Amino acid sequence: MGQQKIRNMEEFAAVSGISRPTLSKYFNDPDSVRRSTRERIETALSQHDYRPNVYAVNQNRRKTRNIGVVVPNLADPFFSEIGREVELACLAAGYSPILLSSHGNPAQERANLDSLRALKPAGVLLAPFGKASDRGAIERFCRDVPVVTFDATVEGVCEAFVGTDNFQSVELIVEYLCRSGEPPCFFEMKTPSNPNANKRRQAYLEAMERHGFAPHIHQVPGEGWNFEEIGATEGGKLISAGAFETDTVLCSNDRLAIGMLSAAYELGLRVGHGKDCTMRIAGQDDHPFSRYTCPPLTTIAQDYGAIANRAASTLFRIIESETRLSEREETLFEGKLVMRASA
Amino acid sequence: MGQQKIRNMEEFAAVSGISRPTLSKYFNDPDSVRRSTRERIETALSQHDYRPNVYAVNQNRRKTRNIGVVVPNLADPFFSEIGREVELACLAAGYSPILLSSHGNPAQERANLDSLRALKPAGVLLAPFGKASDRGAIERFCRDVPVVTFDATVEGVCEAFVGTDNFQSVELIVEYLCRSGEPPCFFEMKTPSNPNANKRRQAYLEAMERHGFAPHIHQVPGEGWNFEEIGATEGGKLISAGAFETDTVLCSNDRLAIGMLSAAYELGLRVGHGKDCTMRIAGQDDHPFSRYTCPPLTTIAQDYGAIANRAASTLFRIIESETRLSEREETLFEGKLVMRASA
DNA sequence: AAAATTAATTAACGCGCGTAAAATTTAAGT
DNA sequence: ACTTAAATTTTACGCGCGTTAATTAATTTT
Repeated sequence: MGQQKIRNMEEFAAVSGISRPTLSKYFNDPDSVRRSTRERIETALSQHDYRPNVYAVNQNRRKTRNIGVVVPNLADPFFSEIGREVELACLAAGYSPILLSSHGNPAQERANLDSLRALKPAGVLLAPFGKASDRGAIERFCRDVPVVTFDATVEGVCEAFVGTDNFQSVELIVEYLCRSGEPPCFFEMKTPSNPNANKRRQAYLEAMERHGFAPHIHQVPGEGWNFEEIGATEGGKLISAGAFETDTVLCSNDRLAIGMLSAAYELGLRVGHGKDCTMRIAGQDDHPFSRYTCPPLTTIAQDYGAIANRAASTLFRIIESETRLSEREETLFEGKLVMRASA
Repeated sequence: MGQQKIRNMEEFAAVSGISRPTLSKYFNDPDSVRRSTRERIETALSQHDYRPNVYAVNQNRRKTRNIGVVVPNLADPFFSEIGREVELACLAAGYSPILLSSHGNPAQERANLDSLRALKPAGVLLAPFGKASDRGAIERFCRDVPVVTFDATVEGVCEAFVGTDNFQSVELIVEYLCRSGEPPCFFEMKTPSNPNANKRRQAYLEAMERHGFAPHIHQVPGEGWNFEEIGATEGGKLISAGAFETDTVLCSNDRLAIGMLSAAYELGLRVGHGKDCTMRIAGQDDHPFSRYTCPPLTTIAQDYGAIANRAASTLFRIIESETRLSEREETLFEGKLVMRASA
């Protein structure tokens, strides 16, 4: 097979005995040609390994088969996991995902959208920074390209949003914590990088009020995405100082909780639900490593797979219908309580 | 600014008063035109925000400015971290990185190389699966595209390899463990996914011999990349069974160690270097979360930044020299001992 | 200021493919 | 076999840019 290299579709038309326009149709959609033709093409294909030039193809097609996937920080296992699911969903649907991380830097998010624009993607799946995002830039981008946001939303922008219902999930874990011991204090960063932080704080306040407990929010300084470090350092300080009003701490996310767990360990505290334990620590997200902390972290699990697949399929629907959605869709999946030993 | 949309270089030539070939030169290399022309172009550019069509550009250029970055598994923080560094190095040098994860699946690695080939990249930075990789496919790919491998090597293939000196680093931690307590047993998977596992086992054997101790290797069943799970389940079994000949275990990588730490915790064992501790556990890689395990994990740190930057700069050198290397370069960075509480 | 050098312009072709219109072939239906 | 509809082939143009060769303009040199 492959006696001489096929350089373009013209040459492949010659060796396969199929006209070039028909080949072009085939490569755009194999089902658009007659079965017998398709088979002839495919046998020829197996003997000559020709593939259309991507750049020439995309230059002329109005829309490419590329889908941009933008996440705020791939170094965060939450995003690498959900990014992975999204990528696979795109591949399964016959699109080419282009994964871009903003490396924890909102300016990079804008740069990513800029370079994506140049690639004329059929659509974009965007997990934005949220408040830290450049709203104007995203709005402008959404005018040109169908965008579905996931994990975090930029209020009122883009075709659709898919994420977790923070109010439901926070209520869930707050209720569990209240029923199983003392009501939780809330631990977070003063200027949170995590886009869902503000909603979670709000949800905590509402949940505590609903259950008739006084809320206690502890905001610690710290910039960036090194959440474990902040959880360990600042959380450790609060623990040592006896700053928490109850023995239970609900962290704004699992990574902060992981840091705080390590601080508690350093301080020789026994963390957990048992009677011999000094305090309880809970998180949110069900981070891939939360199962292996010591003690294993009680948390709220986001349904990574559901979020990724719904976001992707929503985008595919918009792309394939060739019309924008009449109104913005919002899908919130429920968080699930994961009871482990830490709380 | 931007009264009417510029649709192509022709139109931009019209509004800027610069001829199209000169513009083409400018976009290929801004320094190739006279300073005064460059300034005229750039002011026009700031008023009309035109950008050359990526696809049309790449169709005609012999080589693109794209650099493929292929890692075995982005869900592993080791690779997401080193992938991040590599990406940034590419951007800093004016290339466009295209990050592809093989999702723990060697077949996907081949698929990634295939789709990369279609993108005609200037070069590729590849962290291969090693033994599990399709050697033939990689060899063929390397004939067409300059490739620098990092983290793991495929013996004798590709232009250059950049990684960590496993023999140096394993020797280092073995020596430390021997000096600071009992000599270590070695814990790994029977069919390791991690590409460096075989070298590390070999290095362990040699190091133990050098220090006059009997080596003890424990290989556990388990497939895939869920290392923590395997470390916890299988490591826990070995601990409970008292299978380890000494009180010290050196794990083939940090993720296994993290799993084993959690198993030890479940079993109520005190892990660490202190006198009141039952056993010691050490890892390898200095995984981003190893600092926050309980107790914090003693390990060997790979120099992520150095590896990423060296791999990238080596590739840039090859690309820019337009000639293949006369002989295969191999750069090994030393691992650094990170003494924490676990061993 | 004239000569030599360097840079920009004009004109034109090619890249590999999408796509449209008209002509032709093939398959399906009666 | 004859009509119809569907699929394929022919022919031809266009996409946006790289690139080359010949020409003209701008800059530097002496």
